[in-house]
Amino acid sequence: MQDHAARRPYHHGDLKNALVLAGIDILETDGLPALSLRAIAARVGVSHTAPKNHFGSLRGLLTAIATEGFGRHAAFMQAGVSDLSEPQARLHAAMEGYVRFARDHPALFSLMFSKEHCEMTDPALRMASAESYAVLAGIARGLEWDKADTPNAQRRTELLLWSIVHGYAELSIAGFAGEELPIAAIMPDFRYRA
Amino acid sequence: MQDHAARRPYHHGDLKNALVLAGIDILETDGLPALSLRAIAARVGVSHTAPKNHFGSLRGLLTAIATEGFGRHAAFMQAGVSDLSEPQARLHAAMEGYVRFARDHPALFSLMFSKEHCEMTDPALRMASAESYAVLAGIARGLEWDKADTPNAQRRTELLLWSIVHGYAELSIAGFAGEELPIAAIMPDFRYRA
DNA sequence: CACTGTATATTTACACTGGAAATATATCTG
DNA sequence: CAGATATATTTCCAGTGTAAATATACAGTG
Repeated sequence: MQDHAARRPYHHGDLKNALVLAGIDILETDGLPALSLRAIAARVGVSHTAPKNHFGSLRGLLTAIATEGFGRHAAFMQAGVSDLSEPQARLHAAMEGYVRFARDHPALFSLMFSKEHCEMTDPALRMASAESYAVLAGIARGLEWDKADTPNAQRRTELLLWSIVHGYAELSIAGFAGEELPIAAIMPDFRYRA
Repeated sequence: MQDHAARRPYHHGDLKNALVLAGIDILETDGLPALSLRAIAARVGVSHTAPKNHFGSLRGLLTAIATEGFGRHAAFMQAGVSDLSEPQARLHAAMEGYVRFARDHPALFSLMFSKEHCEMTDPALRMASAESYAVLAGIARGLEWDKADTPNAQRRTELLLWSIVHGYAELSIAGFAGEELPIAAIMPDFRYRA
């Protein structure tokens, strides 16, 4: 058994996490195109082939970065919701958090949904994105809309909400949404069951 | 004045268009990562620096490809709508066309909205994307919803529709939408003014 | 026709990329 | 201590986009 905190098992100690954090750093400051294997490794102070042991390839590292992104994304949404009680307000707050995360971290957000860069079938990534989805779905529970009697109504409602907020986020990032309206400004009026 | 059809003014003749078409070809068969300057040029049979004269850089060429993509995208939507008269059916048909284009041409669609690859401020691109938007907006005209009396109600309605359809398309491509439901399955029930 | 200017395309060179393979080093296990 | 294993480096390679100098084809003019 070893020291728990000051544990530095191998050469670097915690290279795996360090690489992910360095990647996010680069993403925030210089954007997706700057996110090269060599740039990430250099920031941590290791050779550009060091990541291979932990992630297999650049694609693996990017997938890990996206996974961390989903974690932060979920937390971002939760944060704005926790002190609200009214259902509609909670819904709008979560969706506003979704959009604001995309606007504040456009490069990371783009990466998170990029089939080009990430392995979308990766179990860890799926798990993380599911958590993000669960925040929205949890709040949407009890929501009522026109097609409440169709099969899988709940799932379809969640999918609609997710489409709205994700589409608005993407369009906003790409520069097609014009002035940055809050999501509540375009949301239809859903009703909750008493 | 020269021959109109067999016109071959310069070395190649119509390199600009040929490059765009070759790019789309590669996009369809091998996806975005394969879309290199050298690959596109090789397919047309010119050196990899030839595109520079017409597009300045790879980014310029990709922007032109995306512009062509928007043209096809608009046509795709129009096609399914033209023989319908009922407003709601027309709306759903246009949106279904939007999503189907994304599913049938995922690489091209991704490129069209990628700030990473395209110059989103490019006038030709803006013009082309505006045409695509206009198809949806045109059909949405007369649509009535909850906030019809708020300022810019029409614009907000369009933005909502665009967000829904675009978000659903993106999620579908990325593999997050599960089974490929038609867009009508998740659409709320808008009403038209008599 | 020849001459000139310009648009078009090629050649060459360069800095950069990710990945493969062989090597070195640190840590763990016995 | 010795052997095995996980970790990281070094070196090399094929590939990328771009810049600069060069070559070629065309258009317009005398």
